[in-house]
Amino acid sequence: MSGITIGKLAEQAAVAIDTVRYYERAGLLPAPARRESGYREYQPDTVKRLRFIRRAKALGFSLPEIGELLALSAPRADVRKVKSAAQDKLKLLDEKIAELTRMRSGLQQLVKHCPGHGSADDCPILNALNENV
Amino acid sequence: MSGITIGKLAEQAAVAIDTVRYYERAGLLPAPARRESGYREYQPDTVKRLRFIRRAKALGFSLPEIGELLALSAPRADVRKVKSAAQDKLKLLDEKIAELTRMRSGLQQLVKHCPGHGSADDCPILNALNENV
DNA sequence: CTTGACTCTGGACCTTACTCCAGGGTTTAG
DNA sequence: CTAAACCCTGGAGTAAGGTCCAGAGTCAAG
Repeated sequence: MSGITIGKLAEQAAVAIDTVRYYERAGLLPAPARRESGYREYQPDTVKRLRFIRRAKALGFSLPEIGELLALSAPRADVRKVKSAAQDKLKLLDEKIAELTRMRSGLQQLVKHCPGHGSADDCPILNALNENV
Repeated sequence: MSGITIGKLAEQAAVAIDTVRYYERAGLLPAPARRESGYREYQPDTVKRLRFIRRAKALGFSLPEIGELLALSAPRADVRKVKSAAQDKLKLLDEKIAELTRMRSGLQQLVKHCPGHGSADDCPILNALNENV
């Protein structure tokens, strides 16, 4: 049973075909098996990997950073390094979450206290969003 | 009492001078007062605004999106629009936080269960990080 | 009152992350 | 068996977000 073509892969992961080839060049996707014709042949779980990349990007990770995150899942990685790298990434994630949470509570205050009418001068957004830097 | 120069501003906000001018062109910073010489003169609270931009960028917001976030704090904004825009952004923030939290728990599992030695095949990272898409 | 550090504008240039050909084979539905 | 739909490579082009530079004026410490 052979894998899926690049077209199917791209469609299922909701990215462009060119993007898949670009990620391969960038080292985010391993070079897949090829048919005799030269067509790339992917295993279905590559879809997950692509989706992960997509989500990580939306969260502000650069492609090299995503590469590091993905490297943590490499079966042959040095286990000690994996663990410490994972702890580093964990810290980074915590910081991002804390940052977003701070922004969120600022906005929450606004939505809560903003009457939805009257003078905008009463809106505590500037304080909520900016003061707690 | 006059404001600070672009150099001081950039230094305090830890961004490049050119970046400050770029943000002005991009509409993220209001055009500041000018001395007779043409030198830009900033109020100290602009530092906060710049830092906010920096942090928002790190969280995956584009400059236009950041512009929208900042617009929420404009004193003359339409209050009703402000409120509904804020609610939209709140939702977006919630989604980002949820996403990061999911990634975080995946990593957490790895760090918790990874022995830190032995075969990496035992590491549940791939599952933790990828399966729950 | 000079000299070294700053700032101005306008425009060219750079990196990241794609995106889009051209020219040429491959697959597959009918 | 053929036409529409795919896929290949290599390379050029694009958008976002800066970054750098030239040529010229301004500021401030000594």
